[in-house]
Amino acid sequence: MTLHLNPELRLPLFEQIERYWIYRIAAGDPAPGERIPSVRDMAQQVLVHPNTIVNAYGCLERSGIILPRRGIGMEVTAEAPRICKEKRESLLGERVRELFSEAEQAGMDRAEVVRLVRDIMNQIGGK
Amino acid sequence: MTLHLNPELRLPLFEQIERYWIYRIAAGDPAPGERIPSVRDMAQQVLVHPNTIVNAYGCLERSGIILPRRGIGMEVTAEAPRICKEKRESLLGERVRELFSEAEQAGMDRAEVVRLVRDIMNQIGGK
DNA sequence: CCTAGTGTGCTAGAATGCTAGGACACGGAG
DNA sequence: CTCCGTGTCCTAGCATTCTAGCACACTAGG
Repeated sequence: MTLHLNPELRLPLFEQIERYWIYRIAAGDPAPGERIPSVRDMAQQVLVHPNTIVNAYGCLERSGIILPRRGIGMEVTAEAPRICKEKRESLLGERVRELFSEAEQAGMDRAEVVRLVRDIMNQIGGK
Repeated sequence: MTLHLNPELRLPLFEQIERYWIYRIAAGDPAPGERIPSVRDMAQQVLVHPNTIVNAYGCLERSGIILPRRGIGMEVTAEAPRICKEKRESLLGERVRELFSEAEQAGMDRAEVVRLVRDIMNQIGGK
C-alpha cells in the first residue's frame, strides 16, 4: 500500500495523509505500540511541508489513534485498530452515499448506478 | 429535481450550481432556446452571493451550454443537451472511479465494493 | 554535559472560494 | 426618450489550505 498524494483531488493533502494512516492501521501494519514516521521524515518522504504533516498527525491524535511522545515519535495506541476500522467503514460508506446522492440528482435510477459501477469496474482492469 | 446546496460538501458552491444545471439540461427540462434564471434571481433563490452565480454561469458559458444575452438572460444553446449528457456521463464515471480508488487504498476487494454499494442502496430506502 | 532527533509553537505569505457592495453597458417595454 | 432588468466588471475582506522558516521543549545516546 503506497501513499499517492494528489493535489488535484478535492481532499486536502493533510486529510489524504490522515486517511492513508487510518487505512494502514486498520489493516494492522503499524500495530499498537509501534511508531509511524516522524513529522520531518514523513514530510521528506511525501515531499510536503512539515506543517502539513503536523496537521494530519494532529487529527490522528485527536481521534485517539496515535500518541505523541516528545523526543521519541508518534506511537500507535491500543485502541487505534478499532477506531481506524470504524473510520474506514464510515469513510467508504459516506463515499458511496455521495455517489447515490449525485446519481439521484442526475436523474439516474438506483439499478443504473449499480450497472455503472459494474461497467467501470470491468473497464478499470481485468483483475 | 431541486437544488440542495451543501456548503459542507467538498464541492465548491459554484460547481454544485453548475452541475445542477448540467443535470437538468441533460434531462431536457430547460430546452434549447429557453432561458435559465438571471444571475440575481438565482442568487436570491439559492441564498448565495450573485458573484457565485456569475462564477457558475461563466463555467457553463465556457462549455458552450448557455449563451449570455445582455438585457435578456442566459439562453440554453442548441448543442447544450449533447454537451450536458456527455458531462453527466463523465462526472458520474469519475465519481465511481474515485470510489474504487479509495476502496483500493483501504485494502478492499472489488467484489466487496459492489457488495458495499448494494448494502448502502438497500439501507438508504426501499424504493 | 552535549548533541541529535523528536514534537510543538509561532509569524508570514500565496492561492482559492465565498461574501460584500458598488459601478457600468446593453436591450426591451413603456 | 426614460426606466428597469439584464450581464459584466471592479475592489475589498474573510476563511481555509499549503508553504516557508524559525524557535523552543523534551528525550535518548554518546
